[in-house]
Amino acid sequence: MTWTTERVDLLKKLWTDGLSASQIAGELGGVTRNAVIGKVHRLGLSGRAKAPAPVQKARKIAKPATGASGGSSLPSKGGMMPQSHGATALKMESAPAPAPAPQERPVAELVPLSQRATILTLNERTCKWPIGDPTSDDFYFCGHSSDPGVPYCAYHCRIAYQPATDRRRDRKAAAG
DNA sequence: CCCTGATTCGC
DNA sequence: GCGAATCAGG
Repeated sequence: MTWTTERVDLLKKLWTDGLSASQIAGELGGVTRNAVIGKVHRLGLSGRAKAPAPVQKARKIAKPATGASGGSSLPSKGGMMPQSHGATALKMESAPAPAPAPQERPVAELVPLSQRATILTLNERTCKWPIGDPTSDDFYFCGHSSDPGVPYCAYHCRIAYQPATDRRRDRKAAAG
C-alpha cells in the first residue's frame, strides 16, 4: 500500500480526531499501527493535542551484542491516552441492587471518543456490548475489560444474563 | 497480558 | 519515505 493523498488525509483526520494508531490502521487497511505511527511522525503531527513537551530524549537501543552498558535511562513522561478503563464504570460490582439504567446510557457517557471500542479493537477480554445505533455514526462497543472468554464486562453481564423479569423487578425496586 | 505512542534503522 | 522491531509506559 502507498500513502496516497486521500489516505494521508484520512490519517490526519482520524489522528486529530483522537483515534489510536491501531484503530486508524484498521480504518485505512493494509497498514499496521507501526506504519501509521511512523507516518504520523514523518508528517510532524505526533504531538496531538497535548502538552508541548518539545524536548525529546534519544534512547539507547538494546542490541544483543557488544558488552557495553552503563547507559542512563532517562524517564520520559509522555502520557497520551487516558486509559482508565474498567475501574471507572465497574464500581457497582459489590452493590446490592443498583440497576440504575436498563440501557447503555451511563457507560456511553463514561466512554470518551478516544477510547471507544470499535469492532477492530475487540478481543478475548473486552466487553462486546454494542452501544448506539449500528447504522449510525455514533455506534461503538463498550470496550471495558472483561474476564477472558466472557463477552461482556461485569456491568453488561448483569444486563445480558439477567432474565427480563428480574430486570423489571430491579427497575421497579430501584424506582421506588 | 492487554494496550498505547516513540524511536531506531535496514530497506 | 517506509515500516518492522523494539522500547517504554499505563
